[in-house]
Amino acid sequence: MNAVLPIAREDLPVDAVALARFLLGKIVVRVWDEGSASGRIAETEAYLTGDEASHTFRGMTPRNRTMFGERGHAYVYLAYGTSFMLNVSSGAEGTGEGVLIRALEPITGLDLVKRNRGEAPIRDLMRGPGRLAKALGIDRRLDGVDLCEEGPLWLGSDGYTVPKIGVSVRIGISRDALRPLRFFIAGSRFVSGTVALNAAH
DNA sequence: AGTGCGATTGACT
DNA sequence: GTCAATCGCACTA
Repeated sequence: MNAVLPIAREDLPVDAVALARFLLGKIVVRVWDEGSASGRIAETEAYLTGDEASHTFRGMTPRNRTMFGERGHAYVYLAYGTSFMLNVSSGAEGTGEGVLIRALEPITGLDLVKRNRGEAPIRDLMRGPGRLAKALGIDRRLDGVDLCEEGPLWLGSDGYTVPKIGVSVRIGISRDALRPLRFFIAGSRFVSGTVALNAAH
């Protein structure tokens, strides 16, 4: 496997849709004292300004403030009182855009991942936003972390490029539910939900 | 201060 | 396929 190198902030697309596509195939790295774990991003969703489904629709609040900050930072929140969600902030500073990471293909550190997730098929360890956060031990303490620095949580690339990107509507939202803002590695077994919708490039 | 509701998951019929 | 768990947050008053 090629070396995994951090991604410079200047290389991150500013636009949330462009970033959602760019992040497919990139790698999320989690670092603890005991070791590290990583996974390749298989599925993302874009949340935009003027988007009723976005937490930022009604403006900046204590919870969503990192979405309004500099791009490339982690926005982590608790959904349904049970599952943490990992997002990458995007957009120019002052705009509340971001990309939800919905699924990863496990790559390294599976022993540490299984400690967090318990026994589960490899395919299911990080398939779903709540599952991947649990697998990597991501909670609100990581909200605001700079993903462009090699800290406890960062984004890397090993040069892999996604051959074909699939597109569909977003999962689990009720408002602004029709726009094609979900992106995934076409054909990947590590994508959540129904995979076959709207294959496109 | 009270209320309603999720960017989900896992267990169960 | 259905459904409860669970709690922080945003909204109303």
